[in-house]
This record gives sequence, structure tokens and C-alpha cells, in this order.
Amino acid sequence: MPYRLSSLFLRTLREDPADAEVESHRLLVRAGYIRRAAPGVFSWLPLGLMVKTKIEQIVREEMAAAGAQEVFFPALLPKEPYEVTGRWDDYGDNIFRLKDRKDAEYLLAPTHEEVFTLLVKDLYNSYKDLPLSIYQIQNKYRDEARPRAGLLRGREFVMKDAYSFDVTDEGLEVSYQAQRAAYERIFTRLGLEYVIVSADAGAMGGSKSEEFLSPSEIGEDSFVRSASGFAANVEAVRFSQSPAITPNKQAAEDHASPNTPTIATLVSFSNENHPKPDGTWEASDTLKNVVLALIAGDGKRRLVTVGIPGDREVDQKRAEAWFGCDVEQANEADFKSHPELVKGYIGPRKDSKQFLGLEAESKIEYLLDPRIAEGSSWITGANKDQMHTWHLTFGRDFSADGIADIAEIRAGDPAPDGSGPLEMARGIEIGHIFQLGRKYAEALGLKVLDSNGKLVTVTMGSYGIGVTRLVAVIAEACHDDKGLMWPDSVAPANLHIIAAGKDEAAFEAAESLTAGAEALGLRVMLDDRPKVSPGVKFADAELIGNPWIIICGRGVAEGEVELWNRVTGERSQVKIDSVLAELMAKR
RNA sequence: CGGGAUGUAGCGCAGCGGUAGCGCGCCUGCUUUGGGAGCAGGAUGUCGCAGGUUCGAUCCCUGCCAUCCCGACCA
Repeated sequence: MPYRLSSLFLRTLREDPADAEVESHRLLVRAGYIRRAAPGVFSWLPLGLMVKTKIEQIVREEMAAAGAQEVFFPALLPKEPYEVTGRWDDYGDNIFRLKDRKDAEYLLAPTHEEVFTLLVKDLYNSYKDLPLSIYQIQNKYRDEARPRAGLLRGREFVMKDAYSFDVTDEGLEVSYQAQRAAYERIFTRLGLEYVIVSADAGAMGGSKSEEFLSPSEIGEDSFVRSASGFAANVEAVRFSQSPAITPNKQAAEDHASPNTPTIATLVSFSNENHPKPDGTWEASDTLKNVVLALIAGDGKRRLVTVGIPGDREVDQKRAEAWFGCDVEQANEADFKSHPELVKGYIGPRKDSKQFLGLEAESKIEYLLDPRIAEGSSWITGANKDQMHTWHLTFGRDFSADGIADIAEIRAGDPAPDGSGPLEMARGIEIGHIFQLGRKYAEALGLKVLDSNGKLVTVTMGSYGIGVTRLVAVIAEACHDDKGLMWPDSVAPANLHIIAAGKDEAAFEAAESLTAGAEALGLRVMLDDRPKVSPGVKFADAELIGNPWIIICGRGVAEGEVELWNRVTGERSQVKIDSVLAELMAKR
């Protein structure tokens, strides 16, 4: 049956909703696809539901092709499994928690690793049962501190989450690759541009993870890419150690450097008082030694010092990914408990002896940015108030405990794989795949007997796609100033037929074309509203955004209708008898 | 959790001490029908909530709540 606009549960808005900032939110509300029910929570009207359903269908087909079986868990879950893995606490305020009448605690699941693991444990106990991949398409609940951008970051959203179970690491790799390939097919079928970036596994744990990002200005994820194919999340980029260079012959020398607590003041002081033999000192000639506090799970702070080129800042997210824990700049209390650290004048060496480092005087770990090449010389702190060292050379005058690749990345930095300069870009996360390894299976005791009759812990992967987010991402990528422009694969209808004017013949032609198109297997939206002016119908057709439009209007008297491509804007007069054939040929 | 803004009809907004208005949408009638029609008539509100000031508060004051934006956070 066609959608009939004369009776469809739909009201398009002529004006933009005031609370919608991003295009997808604005248009989805205006065109009557969704309505806000609460912050980050949306109701789905018939058109929105159809788009969502079509996306889900594509996901289902590709999951089946990848060998994954569909299941369905509750969204409402008891807290116990999440306590076992620690996530009841780890998620903090981001979990919606509730109690039943007996005061038993529940949560609305933010993700389902625990219960999937437990279900497999319930049912399976032999290696012969594995590998297994199962998935569901389910509502997820996260009490986001700040939901935003309509469907892009909601508190209730639909996610396809798949989980793989294998006995061996090699098996996990195979399962992982099967999901990865399925994701590529899904996003391609949805008509989305995407990049796969290596990512930080973060709170999910596990060894390897990749994100699928849809490039977009309004994306919340920063990633870098090179022209020849390198792409990575900013947190996950790893630079290799710069090769050693031949040190210059200048000996290191300490000098008083009054009033130079910052890199800028130090650089101008150096140029005035200790000019560079072959040019001008720049911020990149200085070695900035930052003191960081690594915060363990129990809240204990451990200080480390990291030397980075003076023209760069520490990127906190990269630091947290590198160290695998929360990281803060050292605070006043930290400096108080380490009076040997002279704020603003910290350096690796003091009085011609190594100062920073686990084995050195300070006993504070000292790590270096990988850009700091052996043999390179630096202006850096001398660990005395108003005192710096010039020509301090790595490998000759000081050493380090290791590297810390936590400096900010800049556009133009060379890609770590040598594929050229990096450019910065933003993207929306549309999929994320993880090799979880044995973290959850270990915690929840998921073991099977192997071929030798020995109990072995199962290794897992988890694979997520934000289905409702995809609705917004596609809308974000496919629209113009008039409205939405859905790809045929997800549009509410393949064809939008307008009966324009008041002429009975136009309505009859529209009805008969509708029947004809449906016989060809097309889903049709028929604008059969009586007494609505053509202008309104045209505007609504453009706003709603089905890929093809046929206008039955004045031309019907001469046996002609207009075939209109919503995406290209191309419009042509076509004989009624041949319009469907032409449409089928073009789509 | 910090900073900012805003809460008045379904949507977009105005009003600012004297008990509420405009546009769109909605209902009725007539006219109109290829780019969000015209005319006439009509329905719709705890002016976010609670206190306070005042003869009188949508308007001023205090507190709270909510929403949106920026930031922090975000499998």
C-alpha cells in the first residue's frame, strides 16, 4: 500500500524548530520524521520509523551474510553482571539505574557484553560449539551529561551490537575480520562515505579496535589522514622514534635566564643573549618538560615528566590513551611534595648530572617525545630558579627512561607510515569494532573444554553500529537547503507521486501510476491531498526527500507527466505510459 | 560539572505593572489550484514553578526547575 499524504500521520513544519542546531535534527523534525520526547530521547513517526527499519534491514542482511545470528536481550537488566565486570561503577553517572519494588537494583543497559557472555556460558561448554557470532538490534540507554545534535548523541538510541566467541586468538581475528567486512558492505549500501581509523579501546578494554567514521564538520571525533590512505583516531596515532643525528660540537652550558618562565620569554631571551650560531632560536629548539600526574584506579597519583618540543602541547586524550589511565597536569600539591622540581625551569640535567629519571637524582620517571632524536640539542631548564641550559644534547648530555608519544598532532605532521603529511579531519563515529580478548570471559567465567579436555577461557570481540545515529548521519550527508535527499536504499519511499492541481484527471493518473509502480515493486508515497496547492506539495516532496518524484499536473491532458530526480534536480516531461519504464531504467 | 542564553498557543515569535497578541498551522464557508493562495468567520494558553513586592504581576525581586548552545565528559 502506498503512503497516502491525505491520511499519513505527518505534519511538516514550515519553520525550523528553535532547538535544532544541526541540519539532520532540523530537517528530521521539520519533515515529520521524529519528535523530541525528552532531552536526547525521540519518538519515531511513520517516515522516520521506515528509514530506521530500512537501515536495520540492511544491517540484518549483512549480519546474516557474515554468519551472525540475531537474538534479543532485555534493555532492563539486573546490576549483578555489571558489578562482576566492574562496569556498574566504571560507568558512573552514565548509567540509568532503577530499583524494583523490593529495592533490587537494575539498569537500562548501555551495552550488553556481560549478558551476552553469560548467555553463552549458560548454553555452551565445548570448543566444538565455537566460533559463534550473535547480535541484536536493541535500545541502549546512556545518561549522557549533555545529549546534543538530535539523534547524533541521544540518551536512548538503537544499536546493533554483535559479539563473537572464539577459542583462539586466530579465531578471534577471523571473526573480527568478518564483522569488519560486513561493516564495509553496510556503509557502502547506505551510500555513506566512511574511513576506518585505528582507535583506542578505552574503557571497553581489549587489544585492538577500529572505528568507522563518517567525515563531517560536526563530528565529535578528531582523526588524521594522509592523502595516500593512512587514517587514525588522534588518540591512536603512534609516531616512530626519530633516527639519531650527528650531534653538533657545542658543549652544553648553563646560564642565568632571568624572567623566562615561559617558552616565549625563553626564546626571545635566547635570541638576545645567546644567539643561535646558524640562525634564530625558535620555540621548537626548546625542550619543554611537563610534569604529569598519572591517576590510578584507586585515585593514587604518580608523577612522570615528559620532554616535548617547546612548540607543542600535551594532548590530554593522547596522554590518557598512552598511559592507559587518567592524566592530569601536576597541581600545586604535587609540586609541594616534590620541592626539587623548580616550576618553569625543569630539565633533564642539573649541575652536569642527569636529574630526571627513575635512576637519577629526582627518581621521577622521564620520558621523551619520539621526535627528540638522539644527537639533537635543546635549550631546556637547569632545575634552578631562573636558570637554563643551552646546547643540551640527547644521548651525549642526558638520557631518558623511554618515550611518551603524547604531544598534540598538527596538520602537516608526517604520517607515521611515511605516506605523506597528515591532515586533520572530523568525523561521526558510526561503527566501532573491538577485539576484547578475554577480559569479559575471564571476569564472568566463560570457559569451554578444548580438544584436550582442558578448560580454556573464550576470547571475544564486540562490534557496534549506531542505527539511529545512522539515520542522522545519512540525513547530515544527504540534504540541501530545501530538505532531505535520501539514498534509494533507505528512503521512506522509492517514488513520490504528486497529484497537482484540481483536475480530476491528474488524481486519476497519479492513482494509476501508483498502482503501476507498486506492481513493479516500488514503495510509493502518493500526495493525494485534495484542495492543497501545488506549491505546498512540491515543497513537502522536497522536504521529505524521496529520491524520485512524478508530478501529475496540467500535462496529464496531453498524456504527459514530469519525472523529477530529487538529488540531481533534473526534471523532464515524459509520456505517462513510459514514465515508469524510464524511472526503472534510471534508478 | 563550569560558562552563556532562553522559557508566552501545536510551531516560530512579540509584548513588559492594569489579567495576552502576531505569523504559520488547525476548524467553517466562498473563491483559488504548477512553487508554501485570497477573503470572511472561528477554536486554542496554568505567560516554566514557588514565594515575595504591589490595590493589581506574564512583566519587578528571590529561589527553584527545565531546555538549548559552548566547554569538561562521552563503549
